[in-house]
Amino acid sequence: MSKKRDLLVNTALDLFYRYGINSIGINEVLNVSGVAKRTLYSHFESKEALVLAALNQRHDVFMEWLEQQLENTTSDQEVIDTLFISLGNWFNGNEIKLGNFRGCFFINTSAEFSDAQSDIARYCGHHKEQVRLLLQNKLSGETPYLLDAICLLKEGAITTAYITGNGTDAINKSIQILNHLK
Amino acid sequence: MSKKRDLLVNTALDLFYRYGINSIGINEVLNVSGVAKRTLYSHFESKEALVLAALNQRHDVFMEWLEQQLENTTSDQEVIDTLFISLGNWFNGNEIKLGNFRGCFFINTSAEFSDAQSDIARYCGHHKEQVRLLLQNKLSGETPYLLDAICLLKEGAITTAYITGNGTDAINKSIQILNHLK
DNA sequence: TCAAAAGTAGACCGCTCTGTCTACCTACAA
DNA sequence: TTGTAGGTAGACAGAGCGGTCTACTTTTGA
Repeated sequence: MSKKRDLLVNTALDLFYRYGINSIGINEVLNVSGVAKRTLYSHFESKEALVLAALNQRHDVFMEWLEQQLENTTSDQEVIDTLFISLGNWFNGNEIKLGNFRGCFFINTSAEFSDAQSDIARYCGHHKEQVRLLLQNKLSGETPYLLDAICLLKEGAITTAYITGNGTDAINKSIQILNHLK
Repeated sequence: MSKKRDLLVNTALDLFYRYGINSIGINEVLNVSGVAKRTLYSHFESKEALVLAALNQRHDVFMEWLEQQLENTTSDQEVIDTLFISLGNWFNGNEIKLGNFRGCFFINTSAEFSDAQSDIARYCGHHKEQVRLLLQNKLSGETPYLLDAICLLKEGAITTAYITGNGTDAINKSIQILNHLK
C-alpha cells in the first residue's frame, strides 16, 4: 500500500540490524530514508512500533529465504547439509537477501531489551519458534532428538560465528558434530 | 586498593548486565552506588573504560566460578554432566555468584556494540577463547570433536535458555545430544 | 473537478546523555 | 603540621533523544 511506510521499515531494519536499535535514533532513520518526521508518526505511533515492524519484516524475509533454501531437500541428511551450508553462506555475507552478517537480529534485539514481557522480547521468541516449526516440517521425525540438535547447534553457530568472526569454522564444526550423532 | 573503584565496577556490572549497557547511563551508576561523578572520572577516563572494567570483573567472576565447578571432575563424561548441570543452575538463578540470569553478558554486549574492531567487542571474543581453553584443559582430548561440541552446544543453550525463558529444557536437550555422540 | 489523504520542512518541547568544572572536605603519612 | 591523595555535591555545557506541532504542498480517486 504505502511506499513511504515500506521505505521506513526497510531503512529502519537495515540500520537497526547493522548498528543496534538503541544506537539508532529516529532522526537517523529519517535522514537516511529521506522521509519527513510527520510521515513516520502518521504510520507508527512510536519508535517501538517501528521496531516491531522492522522485526516483522526481518522475520518475513528470513522465513522466505529459509523455505527457499530447503525446498528441494528429500532426506534428513540433506536438510542438515543444506541448512548449514546456507547458514555458512549467510555468515560469510554471500546471501544477498539477508545482507551483511551481524549475528541474529532477534538475539541481538533480545540482548538490548531486558524486559522479557515486552512485545519486542516476545516477538523474538516467536520468531525462533517459527523457525523451529519450519525445520520440524522438513525433517522425517525418525530421529527424535535431531530437531533439538539442529536448533541448538544453529544458535551456537550463529553466536560463535558472530563473536569469533569465523563463520566457516563454526559451520564445519556443527556439521561434523551432527554427523557423529548415533 | 580503592574501595570506591570496586564499588563503581560492581554496581556498573550489575546494572549493565541486568538492563543492557546502552540503557544505563553514568548517572544511574552514580545514583545507585552513591559515588560522586568526579570520583568516577578520576578512576575511569570514559564510560567505555568503565564498561571494560565491568567486562573484566564479570570475566574474573565467571572463570573462578567455572573452575570451581569443574575442579573435581575426573572424566570427560563427568565434565559434561557437571558443566551442563552447573549451567542449568545458572539459568534458573541458583548460582548466587553469577546473579540472576539474563543471558551471557559478553554475547549481549557484542550485540550492543556493532564495531567488531572496538576494544569492547574484542574483549568479548577474548572471554570466549578463555572459557574454551579452560574446558580444553579439563578434557582428555581422546574425543577430538568433543570440545567443539561442548562449546557450540553451550552457546546454543545459553541463547535458547534466554530467549525461550526455559533453561531446564535447553540443558536437558544439550546433555541428551552429547550422550548421543559416537 | 476538487476534497480528502498523504506528504513535506523544520521549529520546538522536555528530557537525558557523557563529560567538565568549581569549590570544598577528610584522612593520613612524611 | 601540613601537603597530598582521594573524596564530596552539584551546576553546567553541548549534544542528541523521542515526540508534537504548525503551515504548506502534492497526489489521487470518486
